[in-house]
Amino acid sequence: MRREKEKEINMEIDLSLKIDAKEEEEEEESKEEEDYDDRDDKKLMIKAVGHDQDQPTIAHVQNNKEAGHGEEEDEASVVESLQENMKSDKLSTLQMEMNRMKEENNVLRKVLEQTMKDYYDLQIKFAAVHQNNNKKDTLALLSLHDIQQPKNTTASKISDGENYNRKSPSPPSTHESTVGLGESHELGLSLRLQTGTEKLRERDHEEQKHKEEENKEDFTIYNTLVMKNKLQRTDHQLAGITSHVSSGTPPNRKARVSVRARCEAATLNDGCQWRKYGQKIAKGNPCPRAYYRCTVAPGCPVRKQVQRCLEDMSILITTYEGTHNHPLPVGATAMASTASAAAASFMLLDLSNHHSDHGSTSNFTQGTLHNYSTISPQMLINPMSHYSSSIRTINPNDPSKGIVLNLTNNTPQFPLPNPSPLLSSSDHQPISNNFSWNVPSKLPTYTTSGANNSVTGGLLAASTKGLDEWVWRGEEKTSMAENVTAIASDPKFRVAVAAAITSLISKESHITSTNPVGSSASTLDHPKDGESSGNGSSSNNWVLDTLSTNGKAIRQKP
DNA sequence: CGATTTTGACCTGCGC
DNA sequence: GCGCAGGTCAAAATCG
Repeated sequence: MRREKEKEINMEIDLSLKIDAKEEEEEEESKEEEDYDDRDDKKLMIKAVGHDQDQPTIAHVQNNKEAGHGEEEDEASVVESLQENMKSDKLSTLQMEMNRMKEENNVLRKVLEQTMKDYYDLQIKFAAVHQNNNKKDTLALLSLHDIQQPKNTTASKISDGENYNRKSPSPPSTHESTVGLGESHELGLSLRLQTGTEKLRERDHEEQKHKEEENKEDFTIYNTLVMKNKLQRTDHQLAGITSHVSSGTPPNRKARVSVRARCEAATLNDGCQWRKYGQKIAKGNPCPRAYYRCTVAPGCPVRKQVQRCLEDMSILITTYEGTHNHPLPVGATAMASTASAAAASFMLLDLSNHHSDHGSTSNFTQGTLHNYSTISPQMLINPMSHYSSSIRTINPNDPSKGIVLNLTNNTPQFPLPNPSPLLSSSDHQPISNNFSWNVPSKLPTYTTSGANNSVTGGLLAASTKGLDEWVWRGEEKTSMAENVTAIASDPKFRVAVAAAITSLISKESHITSTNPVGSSASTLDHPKDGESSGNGSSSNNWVLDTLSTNGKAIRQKP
């Protein structure tokens, strides 16, 4: 009876260990063989756990017992009782261990199931997005945006209504009333994939204004209209944003990343070396626009434009364009990878919440993977800490072209650390320290157990080796290591990363197959003067902005 | 002296 | 076709 029980227990343990790698099994087997000669019942019992050696073990026990028959019965009984006691002790221990492992196994199983479920969900969504992408050229919008910016609904979002209903009971403030910087501590985030002409943009603005009026009047009606407009526009008005070059869009225009940040210095310290090659007075802004070229490597096609914001001269608008054809400096590399992950994160967040026709999600990712490469850590840390915001509205600010990061939140609550000494840029002027580091209290989608351990922060930490000295300066200071740990332990994060990579690969192949002329944005070696390099994805206008609730326009357009 | 900045001229795309 | 505006070139000037 006892042996049967033991066997039963062993089998259960065996089940719990089935997930172990085969190598492990073999290792233990070899161990067993070594110890097999010990002739110890307890050892034999234990050794048999998880393996198909029950038979020899039992036989051995029987042999031992049979051998003992010739001895004196007293001694045998004493020995037997001792053995019984030890066995029972061992048995209870094993049972406890078994129960523990069972629980652990269940937990792992659940995690695995959840992971698989998430994975398949994402696959389905992504497939749907791809289908829509191929069927029609439509405006593709991804946004993670502060809900307090209804004005940003020009391109409209289906999710807007949801978000408003979810969070804000009060009607959104208008642009004019909140333009002043520093009126809010919260940053919003929106990602927009858009291809359009100036006309379209103007029309967007007009519609935006119209919607703003509606917002004042009736919040509920506003939501409804937003959704209606979105659907209408998506179907009839806006050119598509897919890997295919949409009609009416210059095929060779490069995707851009624009950054708005408070900065007293002439340029932002973004980890790269730049040489000024021109300056112009652009229409509508008396502040001259400076043109810089990356000089880290000869022939690097990356350029950037720097211009002061008309409304607030302390704000520097930096627009990056092109793809570096050289390894980036440490700081810039960290930024690039961080931004890539951020882009992926954005995409996934949106995918996870949008079942609508938001095509071309990986378009964005692809573009940002490279165009972000010149953004400074200072720029990224802040916005990324808000990536996980699940609040989405639309940013009506002129997207014109490029991804736009608005880092102009005014509240200097948590001054940034000085620029990392790792940055190799020659222009080591620190950018403005006016970023607010307060973590949004509202539902970060990937927030882990830690108060401020947003995934985005973790992404940053994980991707910025060498920046370890950077310590989060949130309301509850959290070290990078803690963030990394927290993030790494988040199964959703792993799923997200896996899905992001998958989608990127998928998109890469998609672009290659659908755009015979356009070269992938991931190309490392651009021909000199990338304007003519024919970047296939360049025709898309990507806007990714992290807006403070003051709602300042992200891009200025005369 | 080499690297960088300045600045006017030139080129290109787009709208009318 | 013309004009405008954005963007780039390249010679001169400046800087370290």
